[in-house]
Amino acid sequence: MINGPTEALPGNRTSGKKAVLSTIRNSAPVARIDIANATGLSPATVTSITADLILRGLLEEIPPEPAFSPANANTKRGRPRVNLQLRGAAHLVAGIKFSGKTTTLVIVNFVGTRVAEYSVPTPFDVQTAQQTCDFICTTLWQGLDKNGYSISDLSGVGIGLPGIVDALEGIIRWSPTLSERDVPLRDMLQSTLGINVFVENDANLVTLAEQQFGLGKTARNFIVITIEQGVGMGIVIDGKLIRGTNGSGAELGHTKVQLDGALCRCGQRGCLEAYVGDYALLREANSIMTNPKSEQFHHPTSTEIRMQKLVAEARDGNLIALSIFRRAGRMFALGLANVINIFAPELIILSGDRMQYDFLYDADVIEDMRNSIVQFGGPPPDVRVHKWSDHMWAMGAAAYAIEGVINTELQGVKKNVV
Amino acid sequence: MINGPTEALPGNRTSGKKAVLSTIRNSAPVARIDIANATGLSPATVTSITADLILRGLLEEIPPEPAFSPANANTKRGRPRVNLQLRGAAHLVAGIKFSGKTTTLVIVNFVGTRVAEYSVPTPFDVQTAQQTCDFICTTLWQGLDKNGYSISDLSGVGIGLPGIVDALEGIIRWSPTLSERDVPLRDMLQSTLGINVFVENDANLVTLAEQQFGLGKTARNFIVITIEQGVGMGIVIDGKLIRGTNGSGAELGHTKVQLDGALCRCGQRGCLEAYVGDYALLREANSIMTNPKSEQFHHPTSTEIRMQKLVAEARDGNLIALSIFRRAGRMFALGLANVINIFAPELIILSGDRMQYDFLYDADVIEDMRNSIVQFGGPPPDVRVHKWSDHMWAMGAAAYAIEGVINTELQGVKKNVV
DNA sequence: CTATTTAATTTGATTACCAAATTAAAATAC
DNA sequence: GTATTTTAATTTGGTAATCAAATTAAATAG
Repeated sequence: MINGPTEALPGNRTSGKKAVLSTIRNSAPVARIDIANATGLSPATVTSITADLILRGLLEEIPPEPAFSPANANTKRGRPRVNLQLRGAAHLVAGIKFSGKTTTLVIVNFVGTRVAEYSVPTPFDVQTAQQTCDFICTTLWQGLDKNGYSISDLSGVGIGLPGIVDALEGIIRWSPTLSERDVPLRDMLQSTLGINVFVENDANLVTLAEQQFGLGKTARNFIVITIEQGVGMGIVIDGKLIRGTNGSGAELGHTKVQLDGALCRCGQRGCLEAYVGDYALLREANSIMTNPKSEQFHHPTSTEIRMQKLVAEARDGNLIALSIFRRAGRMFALGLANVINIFAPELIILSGDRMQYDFLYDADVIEDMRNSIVQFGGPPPDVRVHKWSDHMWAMGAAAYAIEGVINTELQGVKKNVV
Repeated sequence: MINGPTEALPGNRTSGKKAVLSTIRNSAPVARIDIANATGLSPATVTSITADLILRGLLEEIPPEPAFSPANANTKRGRPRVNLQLRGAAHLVAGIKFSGKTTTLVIVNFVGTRVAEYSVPTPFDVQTAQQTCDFICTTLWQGLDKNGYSISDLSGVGIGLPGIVDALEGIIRWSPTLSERDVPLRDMLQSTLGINVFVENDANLVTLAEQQFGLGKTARNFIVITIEQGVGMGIVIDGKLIRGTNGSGAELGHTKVQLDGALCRCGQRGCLEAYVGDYALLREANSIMTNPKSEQFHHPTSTEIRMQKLVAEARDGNLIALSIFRRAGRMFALGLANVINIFAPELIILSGDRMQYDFLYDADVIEDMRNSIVQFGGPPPDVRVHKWSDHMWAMGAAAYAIEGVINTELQGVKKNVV
């Protein structure tokens, strides 16, 4: 069993295959000649590499369209190009999004088409490593069973969870859902499940999902902002996901937007999260709104319900509620602008599914952000909002698993024993 | 003439040589066996690659120490390793730091040893592209002449200047010293000088200098902060210098540390530079210090002299001056913490030579920074202060030129014409 | 002096890759 | 309808990069 996606050493002579597969993954369906142009390989080499990959069942040709079909209406003369794509049936992988609230599972084929999904509430907010491992395994087995699959059908499992994850080592350094630190979750799961496991930070997986399936398909430099409980971020530079020294980093939620500012859950002051997180908004609402309705923002009503009420207040024109959201939006714009000033990405993807965060994706906020970035270096980044559900986080985990399976597959090309 | 350092395409079969040279550059002197371990290449391959590079004059073996010398006192049994290093005499390159105030030139050999230097005041703050080109060429010719060299001795010139530089295309998108935009400075210089030219943003070159010659030699993830007129930054992730979409980015000086904060030269509000730049400090001093001495902070005294006086006031215990510096320090710590929260580098290098910025490198400031970064992800980054002069910026430019010359050299291995 | 240990090299493949020539499959010209 | 042109893909023949295994080199330990 080979460990996770790794770097390409100059020694391993698979860079050509990797480049070809990567091109096909990014822009399938694609013809050999385009692969040659995109990778810089010669057509001859592309022919030989693709022939090998087809033989091994990873790729397939797309049968040519019948004449006069819309697809080749604007046809040119010359031998028609034959498009290639990944062979969906080549591998089946699972992607799991684990959080303290819900655990979501998807099963996808090799091209990333979802063939099954399954979702269960997570029993506890915080668990031990062993409990977490057991729960993930049980969920996977149940999900497979309900959809008529078994673990032996899978070539890999990708798992995303919040916190600081050392993806290369497969160790969860810290997670809000774990009562322990430095948990070797990958190896624990791998030995229980008996197949390849890949773990990553959940925000990084959303980023991977955007890169593989979403708005990031065409961009080489982009960042993804996720808003759930906290504010997460994933960074892609030159087509590669950036990780900090310990797999940590990208803690946008705890960048400071105000000196000696609002108190954050992390104990520090002025964190972005302390201005845009729902607890921060409710805190403000509690402390200031003095009309009879204010009690509804207090415990023990659930955070979600109270947030919905606050949003409703703002929609009804309550000036205080509006002011609360407005400040949060301005702070968000400031935090975002800082990232842009540091990276100059071509694209920002604001990703999330909870409607109560719409105020952060408001045109005013985007405008604020645009007015806070350095102007000289070319056009400002494109800002796109992409709303989606937990399933897409799990899809990112699946994409990560596919990447891992491909690497395993390519590294597995050992020459025959003499 | 081949254009600047470029990416390694999978197609060009020089990755092994590049890896070997890179290892030697990072950790010379180094034995073949260590190169093999570091690169993942087999010892056989390292032997053959190094033999070729030695033949071509790029490398040389270090003659073994005589017995009982301190160097091999703790010797082990077995065949002794033979250390390798770059051959200094292989190439001579120039590095130039150009700014609106001073232009500094160094000439270094292939291992980065400085063999000559030359420095002249830049005649105008802002110039046209042609004037800039002419001035740089003249400076280079003069500098070479004074030290007994001629342009034909050089294999390349690296040039660093402030602003937004598209290093790949060799175009200065914008610079405070240029009256025009999108200046193709590399090609202009190249056709005038007749040798390979490489241009880059000056902060990126300091970063390169740290990586090649300085504190960054051992780190794979680090950032370099430079304080001159503005606040600059260079980012190295996984051993590679990060550039934004247009070669821009890393504008730490214009990240926002305060919503609707102090007015910055760039026209926006709350930029870090508007709190730590000398004009910002003097502005505060002017507006608030009402004692008779205050006039000395006004024009037309030069910025530098006025800054020195303000620093002296603080040293004498003037509470207002102290307060001005203290706030600047806190803001600096905040901006720095934000970068760390996003990148999680293992090392921060604070680089600069002007003593009046000592207050930013104060222990209090570092402490503030440490208290503003996310705690879970492992140890906080090491913070090192590295003071040096303009020469070292120029050394960075030279290091960049060496890199470019190496790439040219390796790409130039064309097979014989049939 | 012999055995051991480590570094480096040599030998003999194998593989990845490319340039150039060739074949394939279409549209267009006549 | 046949020849020509055009573009894609493949085949051919060869080169350069790389490796595994065996060998040689140069030291120390006993």
